[in-house]
Amino acid sequence: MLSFRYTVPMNAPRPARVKTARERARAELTAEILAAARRQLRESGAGDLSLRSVARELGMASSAVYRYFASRDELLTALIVQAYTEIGEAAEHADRPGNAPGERWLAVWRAVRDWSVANRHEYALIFGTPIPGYIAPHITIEVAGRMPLTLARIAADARRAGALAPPPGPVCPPEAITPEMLVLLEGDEFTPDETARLILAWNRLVGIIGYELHGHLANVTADDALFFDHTARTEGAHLGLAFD
Amino acid sequence: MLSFRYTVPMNAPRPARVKTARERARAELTAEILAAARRQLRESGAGDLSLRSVARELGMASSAVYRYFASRDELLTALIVQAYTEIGEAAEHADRPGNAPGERWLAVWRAVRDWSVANRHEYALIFGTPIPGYIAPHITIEVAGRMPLTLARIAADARRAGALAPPPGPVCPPEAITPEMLVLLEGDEFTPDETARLILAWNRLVGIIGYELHGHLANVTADDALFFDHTARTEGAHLGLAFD
DNA sequence: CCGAAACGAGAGCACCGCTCTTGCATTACT
DNA sequence: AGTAATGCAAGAGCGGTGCTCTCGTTTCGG
Repeated sequence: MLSFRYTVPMNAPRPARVKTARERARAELTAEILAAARRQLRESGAGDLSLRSVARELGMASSAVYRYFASRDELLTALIVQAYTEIGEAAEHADRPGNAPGERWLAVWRAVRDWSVANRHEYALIFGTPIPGYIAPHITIEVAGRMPLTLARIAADARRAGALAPPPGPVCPPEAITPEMLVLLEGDEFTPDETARLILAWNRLVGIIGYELHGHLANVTADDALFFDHTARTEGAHLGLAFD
Repeated sequence: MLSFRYTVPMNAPRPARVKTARERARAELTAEILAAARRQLRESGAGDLSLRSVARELGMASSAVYRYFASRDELLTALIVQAYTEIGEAAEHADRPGNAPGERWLAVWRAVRDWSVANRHEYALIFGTPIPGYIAPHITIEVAGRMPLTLARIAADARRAGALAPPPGPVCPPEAITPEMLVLLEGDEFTPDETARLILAWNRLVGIIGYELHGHLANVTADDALFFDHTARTEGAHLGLAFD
């Protein structure tokens, strides 16, 4: 399942000539299919995305699309990778390492929210209900880390500057956290409790946006942007960052 | 849309006789259809649930099902109401008003998690990605409140007992919260900031369970139950409850 | 230059939600 | 009690889906 069976193998022997005409055409068509799928995802959501309709939009037979994506799931996987990449880049580009940790934190949170409200179906694709029977390929788990790692870097910088002062509260038992999670950033080791606070912050960022996008805050919050900023500050303060 | 068009109107004039044979048969078959749909939801998720397959399971023509549920959306709505009711009852039944607030809080959180892991597809149905094109009918918004209201009651009781002491942190601006949210429980008025903390706790409960169920904690937490308990305590402490 | 590989199109299979018609059983009304 | 209205189950059918297979064509590499 999810075999990418028609795609070029990673370790195929490369010919002397860089690209044959066929390879160029293939790469172009693959990109066009992905673009059409993204277009349909944007306006109708993942549920309404069909291989046949993107084939129609591109004026080709539906069976021809299977030369480029072995299944609908594979097409969705490509869109998932795209979404993870974009939200990761949004976070990274919003971060200004020179600024104060609190400012950086708020800027990154806002950037992630902005991307999410502008790409709600893409957000749902990566943070909503998993597609039934769908198992995330290995490719996704790497790119999925870019956004939370941006948050971790801010905390690490604050920590190195002696500006990370988590307020008192229940202490997370170390055995609750995976060992490899404790070496999240090379050279900046967090305590298990700090790591737990980071995980919770990441979970909060995704969760509060989901609540907003999925309508759970409909009659609850009067000003979503204001409440989001408050949430960002609350979570940042819980991690030990200073604001204002 | 979602008109329940074949169902008996609420305010129809009731005949002298309580139930005709036809009405009994109708009620029974409706329940059977719902049960079959729930069965299929349990094992395959909402995406794979089809009216035709429940019809097959019940040995009837697919068109006959439409006499009882006007559409697939309507069948899903019934399942959503069922799920909201069950998670609300799980929370309510786990609450022991005589116990200390911290104990009550933890018990309710655990009950909600237990129900969710035992009914992951039902959880996804109410807290996951909304069905495309689907708008929650009015019926759902009332029953959806039972679970969060259980949390609010614990906070209200603690507050009345003078045992609600929220730790310092960013204060939520009052205009971020809807006015009707501030009179959440009659007679127990929370401050806007307390209300915000309650909203965040509710969001956390749903969000952390979603992370666990959807695999986002896969290589992150080593002991999900332990981390969940820590999360419950953290969120309870942030609300101002005392633990241990 | 020629065989192998890649490709596009079409037909086809099994499924889906939903509608409409038809014939029968039950109910309600006179 | 007879009749008209209603409820109901079944079947055919429409347009859609993912996916497979075949077949003729094009392109590439040895």
